[in-house]
Amino acid sequence: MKIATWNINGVKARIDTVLEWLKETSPDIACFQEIKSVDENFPRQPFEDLGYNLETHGQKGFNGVALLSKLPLEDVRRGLPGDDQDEQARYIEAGVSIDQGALRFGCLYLPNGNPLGTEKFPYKLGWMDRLIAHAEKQLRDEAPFLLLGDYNVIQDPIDAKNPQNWLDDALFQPESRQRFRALQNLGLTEAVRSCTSAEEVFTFWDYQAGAWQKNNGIRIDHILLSPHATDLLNGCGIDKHVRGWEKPSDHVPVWVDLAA
DNA sequence: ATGCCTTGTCGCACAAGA
Repeated sequence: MKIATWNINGVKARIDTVLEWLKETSPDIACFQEIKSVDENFPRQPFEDLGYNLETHGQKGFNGVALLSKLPLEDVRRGLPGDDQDEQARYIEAGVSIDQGALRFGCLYLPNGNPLGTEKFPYKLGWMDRLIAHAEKQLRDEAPFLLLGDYNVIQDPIDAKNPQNWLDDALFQPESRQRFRALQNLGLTEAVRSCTSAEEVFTFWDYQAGAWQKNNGIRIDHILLSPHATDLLNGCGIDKHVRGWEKPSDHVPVWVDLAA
């Protein structure tokens, strides 16, 4: 079973690219971020025509997340628990039934947090604290659970082509990195780094200044697996070639293959 | 030092992204 995550940067602008990728890779489950659409305007039909069940959690203009699954989506939950005042659509979670029982997964678009010195950075850190609390709760189920998405965190210098360029950026602050580490220290496995120790493994290249051509990328899209999900892990990958297509997102898909 | 592009909204430029 293949489960993927991709920040598509706008479903309306990316529809052809996304459909081409779905036809090429045919994931069983796909988590999309930055759909930038309200639920009622999401172009459902082309995805359903490919055999996907679809659940969205959108908002006007920005953010927004979506889940696609060939199996029926069960117990859908919208929004990250822990702050009733949070209006931003950045989290959706659901489950599917597999032979081993239930498999649950959360699709997240973690706040960017820039620029430092504004309310955006503490919002990011607070959101991460809520994510840690929610993951801790989910892990008590002792079942396969995955957290996939755009974490907007550069964990280590190896995860950036030019780490010194990110020292004043919210993505590479000690407070952001510490919380991403704390999340993993709950017992979650970070899929890609467990599959490879290679350098220059990136998931995002800025549209500006020829970042793609120079391979000036960063790795900020991650898949975390609970112990029971890690036991099923067969492999993982990054669909880097998609960044070279026409009308690309600035992010590329990341995926895991599970023995389920 | 800043913008470099791209998106969506809504305007006939702007905010936001990372």
